[in-house]
Formats: sequence, C-alpha cells, structure tokens
Amino acid sequence: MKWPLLDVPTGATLKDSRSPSPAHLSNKVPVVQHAHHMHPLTPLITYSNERFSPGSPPGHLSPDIDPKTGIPRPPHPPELPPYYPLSPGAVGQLPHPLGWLVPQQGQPVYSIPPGGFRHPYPALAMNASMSSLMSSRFSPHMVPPPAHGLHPSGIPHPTIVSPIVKQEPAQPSASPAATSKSPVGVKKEEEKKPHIKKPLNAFMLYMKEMRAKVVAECTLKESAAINQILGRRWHSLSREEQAKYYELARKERQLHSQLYPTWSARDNYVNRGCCAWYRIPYGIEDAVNVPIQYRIEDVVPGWIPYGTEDAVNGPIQYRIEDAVPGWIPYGIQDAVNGPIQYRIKDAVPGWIRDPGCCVRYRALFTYEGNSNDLRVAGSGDGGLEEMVEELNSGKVMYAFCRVKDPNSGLPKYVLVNWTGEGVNDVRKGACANHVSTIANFLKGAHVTINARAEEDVEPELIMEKVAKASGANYNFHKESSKFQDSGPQAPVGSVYQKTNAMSEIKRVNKDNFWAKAEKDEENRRLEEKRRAEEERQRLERERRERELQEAEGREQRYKARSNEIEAQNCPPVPQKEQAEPQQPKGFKRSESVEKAQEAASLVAQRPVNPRDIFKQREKSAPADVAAPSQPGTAPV
DNA sequence: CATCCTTTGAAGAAA
DNA sequence: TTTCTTCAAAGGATG
Repeated sequence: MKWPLLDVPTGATLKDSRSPSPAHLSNKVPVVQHAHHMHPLTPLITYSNERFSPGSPPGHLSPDIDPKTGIPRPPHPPELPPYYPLSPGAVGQLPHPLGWLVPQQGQPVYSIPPGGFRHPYPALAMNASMSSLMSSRFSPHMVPPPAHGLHPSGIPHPTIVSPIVKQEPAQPSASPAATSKSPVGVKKEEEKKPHIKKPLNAFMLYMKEMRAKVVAECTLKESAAINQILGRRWHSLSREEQAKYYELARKERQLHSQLYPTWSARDNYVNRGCCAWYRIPYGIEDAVNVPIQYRIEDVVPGWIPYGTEDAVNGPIQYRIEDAVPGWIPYGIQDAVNGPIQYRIKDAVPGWIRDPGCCVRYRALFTYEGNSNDLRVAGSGDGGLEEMVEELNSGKVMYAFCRVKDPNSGLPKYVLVNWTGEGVNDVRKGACANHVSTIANFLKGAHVTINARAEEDVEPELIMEKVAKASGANYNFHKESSKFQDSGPQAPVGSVYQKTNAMSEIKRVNKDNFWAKAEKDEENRRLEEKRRAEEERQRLERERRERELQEAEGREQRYKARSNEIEAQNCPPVPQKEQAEPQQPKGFKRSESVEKAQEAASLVAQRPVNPRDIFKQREKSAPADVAAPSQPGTAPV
C-alpha cells in the first residue's frame, strides 16, 4: 500500500513501511555505489570448495596459491579475515584479487567513516601481518579519514554509502540539492553522515558469488528470476556447502561489529526508533519539530490530511484548529467535538483500520462541564484496573480500552458507557441519547458495557464478557442474571394465567421502566453493532476477494516466469527430492558420506523405486525436449 | 526516473 | 518466546 497523501517535496520521499526500500532510499547512489561484482567486504579471495572446510581455519587464511591466479597470498589472522570472496565470474573485470598488495586497486575492508568510530580493532592483538595491514591500510589514526566514505585509494567503499539514502523523510536539512544524485550533493551529504550497510548474510554472499555464473549460463537477465534460481540452488546445497557461507557471514558480522561497534541494523531503518514510527508528515509539528509536509493537491483550505485515507472516501482531513502538536487525530470526528487525538508514538505506520487499532492504550472521554462537548479525560497504557480507577461517580464517561481476548489472545476493544451514580436524572437522560453516537464514534469496540457502579466494571466481569463475545468457552452459568427476569416467568401449563395487560403495563411502568429503556437502548446498540459488523465483514470480504485476485495474478505471473525459466534451459536446479541419477555433474553432495547416508535413507523411504522414476523420465524425455518450444506448457 | 520484483537470513521490534 | 518487518545485492521490468 502506498501513501497517496504523502509525497514529500524535498525528495525525502516516504515509503510504505512494508514495501521494499525505494532505490533512492536504499543504496543505489551511483557516485558511491560499487560495481555489482565487488563484494562489499574486499573481494579479494575466491571461494573454493577445495580450500575451505568449516570448523577449521579457512584455507584462504593461510599462505597458499590462488588456484585461479597462481599468485601466493599472505596469511591472515583467522579470527578476523579482512578478505572476502570475489565472484568467480567477475574475476576478469575486477581489481586484481591481490589488489590489496597493489595500491589503488584493492579495497580495504570496511573503511572508517568520517566522523570517526572507535578503534576498529579494540580487542585484537596485532600480529605481524595484521600490523602491516593496519599501517598500510587500516589505521584511522595514521591515515586521515577518507571523506564521504571513500577509501584512501579513491575507490568508494561499498559498505558506506550516501546518507541520503536512509535519511529521515522529514529531515529539515534535506534540501533538494542534497536529494539529487549530483556528485556534489551526495558528497556533501556523505560528509555529514555515512550510511553503513548491513553485513551480508550467508545467502547474500552465495548470491553474490554465484549470480554471474547463473547469468552466464542462462539467457534470463532479470534479477528476480535469477534470484529464484539462486534460491532453489541454495536449498539444494549440502550442509557442508552452505556452512562455508554461514561461516563467512559470521565472520563478516564479526568484522562489522568490530569496525562499527555502535552500529545497529536499526540505524538503516527508514523509520528509526519507537518514537519515530510515524514519520508521516501530518501537518503540524510534533515534539521533535518534524516539518509540515504533505501533497498540495490533498489540501483543502482549513483542513489537513493526517496521513492515511479511507478506502472509500479518500483522504481523511481534519481541521487545522484541531491540530495538537505531538498528537494525531483519528480523522473521525463528530459534528460537535472535533477529532479524538492519539499520540504520535502510539501511531501504527502504514494504515489505520479502525480507531480501535490505533488505540494501543486505553482512552477515557467525558463531557466538558455540563455541555455536550466531549473531550479526552485521560489515557494511558494501563489496563482495565487503571481505567476503573479513573471513572468518576459524578460524571458520564465513555471508556475505550484494549484488552486481550482470553480465548484467542487477540486484541479486543471494550467500550464502557459509564453513568456515575451521582449524575442527576436529567443529565442521565440527556446523555443516554449520546450512547449510540459514541458507539458509532468508537466503532472498533467488540464489547459494550453499560455501567453505573464499580461492580459493573469489575475487570473480571469485563473479561468474561470479552470471552463470551469471542464465541468460545461459552458458559451459560456465567451468564449475567441481569436481564433474566425480563423473560416469561410463569410456567406454561394448566396453571397458566392470562396476562392482564393493564396491570402488566402498570407494573412495567412502575418497576421496569428504566430497565426496559435500558434494554431497548441495549437492543438498539446491538443492532448498530450488528450493522457495523456486517459492514466490517463486507469490507473484509471485499478485501479477501481483492487479495485473492491479486494472488491469482501473482501466481499466473510466477507460473509464466517459471515456464520461461525452464524454457530458457537454465542450469538444472538439483532437487533433494529427485533421485540421485538426476544430480547434475559436478554436484558434490556424494562427497560427503553423511550426505550419502542421508540420501540413502531418503531413497529407502520412497514408496516408488527411483529407478522407475528414472525410467519414466527417460520415456518422457522426447516430450520434455519439445517443451521449450511451448513455454506456456512447460512444466514448472 | 523511481520503484518493483525476487530470494534468504540476521536483527530488531512488536505481540 | 514467537511472529512480523526491514534490509542487505542485483539489474531487468514496469509505470
């Protein structure tokens, strides 16, 4: 889902928190972006199956000969390998694998960002090779820190990229110049604050190494398709083969944490910190002075969009005079009282389903004096107990509180219509007419409770009702006896006595008038609730249908692409489920005795003889050969 | 030109 | 503790 309202003019564009990073918010800044074949962490050494064995020091950490280049490599401390793999397919395009020996060609590991970090190796003893590296390439103390994340060699370091890619959308300093991709603008930004990338995980390392190979082997160039192939290949790798990438990833993380001890993955989040969830410019300044930014075409004079939109009615706007710094209105308001506001830090980024979803805390509403103006009397993070304490026996109040459904564990919202015992009857009657308005106003409520005394709002009682409302664990013994006497009391039978209408009316008028009125009101509320529920279900149904259609579309696209991948005659993807004879040449799983045993056990569990499968495949081979000419019919 | 797509795994936040 | 979200890379496809 996109934010239709929020197009920040400075270029510090907002994004949906659930969608991938926009390119300009991620790392695709040409001036600092490394070539795709460059590993972020010094791609100096190629992976080699023969030379790496998990559990023992990696082969490349000892002095040996690079099988590809024939050039000897120096030793390295095993606990801190500064060298990282190089994509084999990219060897020819890259700086020499031993570039670190040749100034201007190699890249260091994470360079020291300007502004300074702590010593990159706080806990490491420096051996001879290490010290030589440090003196020539690593020491931030001896070499002036490179500006804007550039290595002293002049080669931009891939791990540190322009800060603009991750800047907060609402940064006042985000000038248009800084957001352009001009080298000058980027450079300036980089000088201010570098962006340290995440260390690559095992799969990313694998992907980096294998991508070029896969691309070379098939005609598909689209990365998404290549990634699918790589993902399948990754799963087909043996544990030993994967282990080396996990090990490399582990070392990468270790090195990263040593170089950037204060770095956190959260630093790269577009929205940082709990109080910064809601980075949506909402038209007023919050406590940290986020500037006013919203799309001009969404502005109605005198009104401000608050960052979300109703699926049906478009942007929800609220009056400027109702804005309260640090607070965001739900966008729902009645005719008189203006919007209910909630704290920015309580906002859920991305969307607002209903008011209840936004209320991560309880809220209490009451009237302003004797007027009908509703105001927020209090709010907080406490539960029902705290809420009960704040109910005033001299006031009419409405409490909205989130609780946890004891059956499902899901959040439920409770609306308490509170009429204090000390409220005079005239006021009671007047406010009784507001109940339905309130119920409509706070649509998210799953349970509504009409209370006059503290015993009506016992947390246990409320939770019982919540449990009942969820439909599970229903226990009629727990049913309140409140309304039991309103049903037919007399037994049906020979002793049945005809009801005297007049006396009944009299009795009702005298004794049960208020009870009846309350019951009528209750019924009305139930009816409204039912309608609201129907509406909700309708919307939910529509949403499901929409999602279903989208899913079908995706499925079709996926199938089409899969067919295309097959039709492209890409390198076969070894499947663990397939019989051993199907394994492509060079696949080294059989090298592992453990794997062979595992495979044997799998074969033994098969109800069908793999040999038969193989024979069947042989028989159907001619048909398969014809498949590429008909991509649409190719097996997925 | 900006964004999406697509993969897995690590980290952090939220439930 | 479990679940969800974000971001790492890549570059063609898409709007």
